[in-house]
Amino acid sequence: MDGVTHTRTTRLERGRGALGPALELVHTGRAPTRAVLTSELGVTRATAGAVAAELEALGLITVDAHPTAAAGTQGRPSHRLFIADQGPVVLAVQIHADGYRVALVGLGGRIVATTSGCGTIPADPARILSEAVRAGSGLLRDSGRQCLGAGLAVPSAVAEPDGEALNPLHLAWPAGAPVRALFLQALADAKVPGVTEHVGFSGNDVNLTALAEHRHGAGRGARDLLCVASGHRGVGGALVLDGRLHSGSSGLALEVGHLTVNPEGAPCHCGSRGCLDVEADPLAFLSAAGRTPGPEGSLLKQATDLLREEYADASVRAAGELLIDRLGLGIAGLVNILNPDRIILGGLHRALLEADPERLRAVVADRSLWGRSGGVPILPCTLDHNALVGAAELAWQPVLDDPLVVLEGERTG
Amino acid sequence: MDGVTHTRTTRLERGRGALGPALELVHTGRAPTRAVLTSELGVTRATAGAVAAELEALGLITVDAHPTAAAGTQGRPSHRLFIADQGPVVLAVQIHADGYRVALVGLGGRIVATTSGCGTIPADPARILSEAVRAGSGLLRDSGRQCLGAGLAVPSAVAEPDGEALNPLHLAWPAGAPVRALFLQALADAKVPGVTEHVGFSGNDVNLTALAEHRHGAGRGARDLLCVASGHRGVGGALVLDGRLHSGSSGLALEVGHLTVNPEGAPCHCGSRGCLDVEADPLAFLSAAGRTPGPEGSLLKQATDLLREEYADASVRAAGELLIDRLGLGIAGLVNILNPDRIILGGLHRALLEADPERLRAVVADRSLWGRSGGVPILPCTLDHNALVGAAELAWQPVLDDPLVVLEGERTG
DNA sequence: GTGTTTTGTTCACATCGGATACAAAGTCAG
DNA sequence: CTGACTTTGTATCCGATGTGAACAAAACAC
Repeated sequence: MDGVTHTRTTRLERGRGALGPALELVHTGRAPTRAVLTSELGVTRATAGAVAAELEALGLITVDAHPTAAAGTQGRPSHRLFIADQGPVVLAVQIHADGYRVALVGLGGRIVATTSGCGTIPADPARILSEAVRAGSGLLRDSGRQCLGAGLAVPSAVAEPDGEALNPLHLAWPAGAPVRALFLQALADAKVPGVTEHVGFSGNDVNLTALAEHRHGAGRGARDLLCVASGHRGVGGALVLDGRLHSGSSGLALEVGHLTVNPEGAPCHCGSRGCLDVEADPLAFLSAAGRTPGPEGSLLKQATDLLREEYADASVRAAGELLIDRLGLGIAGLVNILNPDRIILGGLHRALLEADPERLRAVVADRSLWGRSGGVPILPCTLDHNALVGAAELAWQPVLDDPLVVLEGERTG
Repeated sequence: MDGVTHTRTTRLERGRGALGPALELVHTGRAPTRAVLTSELGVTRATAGAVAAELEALGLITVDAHPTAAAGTQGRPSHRLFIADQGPVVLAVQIHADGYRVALVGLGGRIVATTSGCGTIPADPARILSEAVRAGSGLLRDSGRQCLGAGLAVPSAVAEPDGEALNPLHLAWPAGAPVRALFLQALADAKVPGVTEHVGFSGNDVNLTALAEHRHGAGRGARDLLCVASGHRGVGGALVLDGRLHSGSSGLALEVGHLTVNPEGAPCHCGSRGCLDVEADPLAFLSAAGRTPGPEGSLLKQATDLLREEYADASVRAAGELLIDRLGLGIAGLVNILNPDRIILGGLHRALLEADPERLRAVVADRSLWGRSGGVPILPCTLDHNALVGAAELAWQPVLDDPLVVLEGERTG
């Protein structure tokens, strides 16, 4: 009741095995109380209590002192479990077409602090990464929080196991830039407190969007989640299976941009024609609507603004419907291959879904085999800065897998 | 040394947690000795010894009395672990275009006994299933083995969670036939000893081929395994991820037959044109080679015979290359989406691969993004009766997950 | 108030696997 | 052939972890 006394370390270690799963439940908002924790973990109340006490002792969660009685329920009210107010954070970095954004992200995907900058030297990945990491390091110093890791999101396929950005199309980076190594180097140079050499992770931004939405957004509760999004140029996809990102044997899974959705379509750099990449991205939409891309605002912003503000216009509507049909064809192909529980859409595709939800769902259902798997729910992304939160998820993963190893390592190191 | 005395049941239960993983290692041939078991499980020699003793006491494995010294190694020779000679089996049933085949399958994918029959009434799934199960029941009686479950393979997509055959194209069955329920009913009617109501599983034959090859064939050791095969009509796909079949949220994943591989191709019943289903199956090959399907022998047999015996013929060779190119395009599309470790091909596609391995690999590499994931190994299936062995794998799975629960249940039930 | 229901804690206990020491069975060097 | 070395297998102790039962606490129902 009055806090663990810490006289015996043996006592502290109680429930170590269930610690990770328990933290993950709190992290994803599926364990509001110890009672729920008990049933979700499938353990006894004694164990759940010990686990919660342990997580509290580690400074990761807090248990409210005065339980609030839920209306209409009998029995003793549950104490609620919260993510600790001043708990540790991870550093998340996102590189995009216009620069970078960094954030400190706590458990539960909570953005504690964030800042951004424009990429003055977009052709030099090392420089922008080091600039971003320095900004993050500053945030960290100001916040006074403990840092347990770092994650990076880039708008490119990232090849495993070395973490090279294979197609940083709209960054003017050299193809094959070793972003993971550069990120680790930047972390080491900035001497970010708490970030040791083995806690830097990186991934494709759509992958990380999917991960974030799965844990904290529209994908919560789905077992197999497919995410499709278009940000600037091209189309990206991602798949979460059983709570884990599926990035394939060399990190190159879900490169969905080259599904054929229009056999008579425009030629694509891949050698084929009518690929999703060139038929369903912001530029394709602007062209279809008869607009010329302007100099200000990203292609995504111009396209989504047009969709949201001028959908009554016949040419805009026709362009929207054309893109919905093509996107639907691509998604139906993916549904036939992957048969996911749920699909979430980001970027331009989210705007297309919101402009005419029924049309997209109808196209997907129509082109899916036997209609059954075509009934899959299609939802828009819900989180702000989801790629950033996803990058943080990568960094949190070791803690969720085994909180003690990471935190004890911090303590002793 | 001289067998467990069973005086204390507590002794018997030693190492229960590691029992399933250990059995799986022996089952898949990855644990020839206790020493290997120790390292593969990541436990101490003491635990591995206890686990092996427990598996032996359960009658699942045997340990040889006199260890054979491996040449050129120092130290005490290891006793080898074998799958028990007279251990339990599962009943596997496969329905195909020409009838059925049943087998008793032991651990390690070993076919202990098998028989087959032709489907006299192909339009009536209940009747052929009951005939097959009766044949299996006879095999079981003759063998005197204990039976721990049953599995069924059908040449159709099987929808979860109810197990309906959605497209039994070449069986003349009604679409949507509840094959799982019918199979369970047939098992109950035949009163197959040891097969209780909850141990009947069913799945698509290509899925089960992939599972069998992953465990015991060309897919061994792969983490993410893609299988593509064409038997009679159409093309099927399957995916094994982390040792588990990925069949999607409603069992309809990997319906790869409707990937577009020839935009100007023949119309498909799905409404599109140039689908893999109609461009790369045995009928497509025979047509491309200018042959008319004859009345005797399945389409698959006619096609593979032609490929193997007359590949020197210019028209056959041209047809083969045409199909390889289309198949390669389809596989490249899948590689871009799934990025598997390894690909295995069955049926006609296996024959195509064997006719000209380099051409297929070159096409896949050429059409895969960045070449990297195009370097994925492509291999032919290696097992006999692989769908049957895969059906058995489904039935073995509960035993591999927890041998004690299944075997204790048998004992007490 | 007195029961009932649900939540949380304490404590004894069983289970599981690790660590260590020891025993066994071979190779290798002389 | 003998002894040193290497590797495998076993016995035993012990710590880590979670269960079960009993008890206590905090609400509602009457």
